[in-house]
Amino acid sequence: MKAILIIEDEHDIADLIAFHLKKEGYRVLTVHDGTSGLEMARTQSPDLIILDLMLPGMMGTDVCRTLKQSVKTAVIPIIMLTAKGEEIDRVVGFEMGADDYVVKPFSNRELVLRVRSVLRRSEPEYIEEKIISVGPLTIDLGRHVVTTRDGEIALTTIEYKLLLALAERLGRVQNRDQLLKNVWGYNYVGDTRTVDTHITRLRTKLGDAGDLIKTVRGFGYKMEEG
Amino acid sequence: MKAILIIEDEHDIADLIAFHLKKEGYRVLTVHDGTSGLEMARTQSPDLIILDLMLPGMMGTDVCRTLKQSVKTAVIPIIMLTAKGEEIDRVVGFEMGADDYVVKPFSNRELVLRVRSVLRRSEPEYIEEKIISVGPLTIDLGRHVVTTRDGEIALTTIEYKLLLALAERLGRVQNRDQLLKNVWGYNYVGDTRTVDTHITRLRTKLGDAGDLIKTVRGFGYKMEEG
DNA sequence: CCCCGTTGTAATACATCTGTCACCAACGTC
DNA sequence: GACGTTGGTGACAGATGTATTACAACGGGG
Repeated sequence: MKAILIIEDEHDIADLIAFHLKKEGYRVLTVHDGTSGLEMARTQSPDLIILDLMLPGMMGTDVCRTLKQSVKTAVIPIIMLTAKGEEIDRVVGFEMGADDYVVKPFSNRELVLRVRSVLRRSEPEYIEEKIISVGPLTIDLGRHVVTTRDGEIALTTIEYKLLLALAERLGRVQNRDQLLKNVWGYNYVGDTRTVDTHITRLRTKLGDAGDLIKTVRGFGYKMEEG
Repeated sequence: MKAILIIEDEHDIADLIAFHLKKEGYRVLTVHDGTSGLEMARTQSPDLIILDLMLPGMMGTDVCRTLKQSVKTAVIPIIMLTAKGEEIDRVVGFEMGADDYVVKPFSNRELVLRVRSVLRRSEPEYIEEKIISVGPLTIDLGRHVVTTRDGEIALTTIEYKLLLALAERLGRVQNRDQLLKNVWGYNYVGDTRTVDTHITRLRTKLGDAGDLIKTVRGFGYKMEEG
């Protein structure tokens, strides 16, 4: 079992992340400031660290740098969390030694996927990327390509995420709030009707395969064959 | 149905907020000072608290801190209201444990959206996977699909909820008022005979399986095999 | 700095659902 | 068996939820 250390001062966010990672079967350690974070990293040797860029007292960047200086902790991959406003250069993050980079607000799905992806890189045998297939529809996660009988379909970011959210929970109904949370992020502020619009766009682009997306009046949407 | 506690000393603003949240279908509690606010939070356990930063006697910040100290109330998300002039640092608000932050003057739309957004965070990601089976009848909650021997049955929202209300309390008689409460919501006002109509529709759609719904003359309805 | 693709929101159009009512059937009591 | 009460049923207008379209704001790339 992989252990993940979360260094995040906002308890709610930390708890949320912890909850979802635990659900995925990871062992989770949580601390709320940089100093404890460094100590935990040293003593516990987690397999991955999720680090908030903005921490009280000690900046996340400092923590990252310090971790990368010590031989013992340098090998541990780090995923950085940043608020959108902070807008640090992606390159700067990587230069400091972060292995990946998630901008708040992020969906739980996104984070979990990144965690998995980062951990996979350090695994001996590299499991090939997943491909989801539903009737005439194919989604190649690794190549980020969606195909129907009519060939390749060009989707925008939102459309792709929305399609994925539906396809990954094949048959399951998801209401608009759940879709908002999964596609737009947990703290998105906006109209639930926005989902409708994007569903329409998605259906149009998918052509015949658009029929796979069913409306469940009063509840939400689901993807299903037939 | 979600309950929201408003702690705001200016009656006009409190009423305005309450009005719009009620329109959205929330149950609203209103108090006008911090002490009552704390008490209500403890006794009523609302799903969300909207807290004015400036309160007479006790500062909103104190209320927030106190709420976050008690285990029982710590989990309740808080949206802070602040006047523009107050210009407290956003970070300070979050550090005190506020989950979101709205600056007066705010539009009703904005507030409602934020409320929804915050509540969304605490909602479960997916509908639980549960299948109810009664004789030839099967209700798949996750997929939102009802099946009988004749195959899949298309039900409307009300019909589906009504069926669920009966199936979840298998064998127990429910009178029309109870059904109204369970299916239509606690504050629904309307004719109890409406239930009859929907029972009829449901029986028709279910075909043979419609016989599972028994009329108990003078009392109500129940679902039962045989 | 402009252009164009993307995205959120609002307005409108559309389809379906839903509550009520009127009337009829079933039931049970006397 | 007649009568009062309770439940079943079908019709219909208004309510509700969704699809579609249009548009403006935004942001990235050239």
